Amino acid sequence: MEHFPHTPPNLTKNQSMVMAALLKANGPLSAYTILDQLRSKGLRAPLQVYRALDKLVGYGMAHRLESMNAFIACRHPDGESGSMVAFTICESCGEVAEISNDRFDSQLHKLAGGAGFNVKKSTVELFGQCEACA
Amino acid sequence: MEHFPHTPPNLTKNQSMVMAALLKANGPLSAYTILDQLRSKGLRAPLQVYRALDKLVGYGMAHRLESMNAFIACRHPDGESGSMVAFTICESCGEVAEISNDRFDSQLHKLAGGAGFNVKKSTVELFGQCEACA
DNA sequence: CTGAAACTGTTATGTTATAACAAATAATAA
DNA sequence: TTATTATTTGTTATAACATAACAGTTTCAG
Ligand SMILES: [Zn+2]
Ligand SMILES: [Zn+2]
Ligand SMILES: [Zn+2]
Ligand SMILES: [Zn+2]
Repeated sequence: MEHFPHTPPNLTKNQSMVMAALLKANGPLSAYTILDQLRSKGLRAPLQVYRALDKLVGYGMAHRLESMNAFIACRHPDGESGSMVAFTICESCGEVAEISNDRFDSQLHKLAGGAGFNVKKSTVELFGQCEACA
Repeated sequence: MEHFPHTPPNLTKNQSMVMAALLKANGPLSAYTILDQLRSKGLRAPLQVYRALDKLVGYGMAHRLESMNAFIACRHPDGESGSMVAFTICESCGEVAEISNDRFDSQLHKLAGGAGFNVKKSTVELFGQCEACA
């Protein structure tokens, strides 16, 4: 399961459908919302969506927002350069944006390292007001 | 709903029982695990636990771990000084630790601010290896 | 072709969280 | 005190999110 900037994988039928739904949405979708949108295209069961989502997340083409139980297409042009990504979630308009920043990545490692912890993966979700809503 | 270092609230019966369960656990518990532990003490329904947890989290006495759908007692001596807290979650032994750091707090604000976002609340959960397991 | 690996479809079930309503309790103020 | 208000509680039912288990199909390297 490589990262797609290096080897954009050939998606299977279900994976393509789910990815298309995420890209069209332009915002986070729950697995069940995706399922409802794809019933007309033949999907019938949650597992069909969850399995596709697992792969897409593994490829780095989509992200899971833990605090929302939802998924969003990766908007970073070539996937993430580092491994750490943060999301901003506007509490007014619901807009979700993705931030990837090498300096922040190292700050995060340093923070954890100071506590003797070796970070492999992170979930950073920030709530507040986006520029338009502030 | 003030923060408890300033005004330690008098907890209600259910809130006290749930808080006691969290403190005893010394690690994250799901709402349903708490419920099972407190059935012998008279609790019967998930809502009784969720309602207590909502209050405890509001008071700053407990935290919700979004990535685990679980709750943990706040171990910070007097609650958090700043508003931002990070958790480290060891993928080997399951240990969860709480980090509160003013510098990181400001770095997080700066990161978001650079994208025109005004952060009010954050979820930071870091996965990897704790010192003992590394 | 053939076998291994990945993907798919399906049913059933497990887990997490909230809606809606009624009753009891506690805090406040006249 | 007593009426008023707000909070907490109890209960049933249901919604929302996620995975187990099994069988069948497709893909593709050797
Ligand atoms: Zn991304
Ligand atoms: Zn907004
Ligand atoms: Zn804390
Ligand atoms: Zn460990």
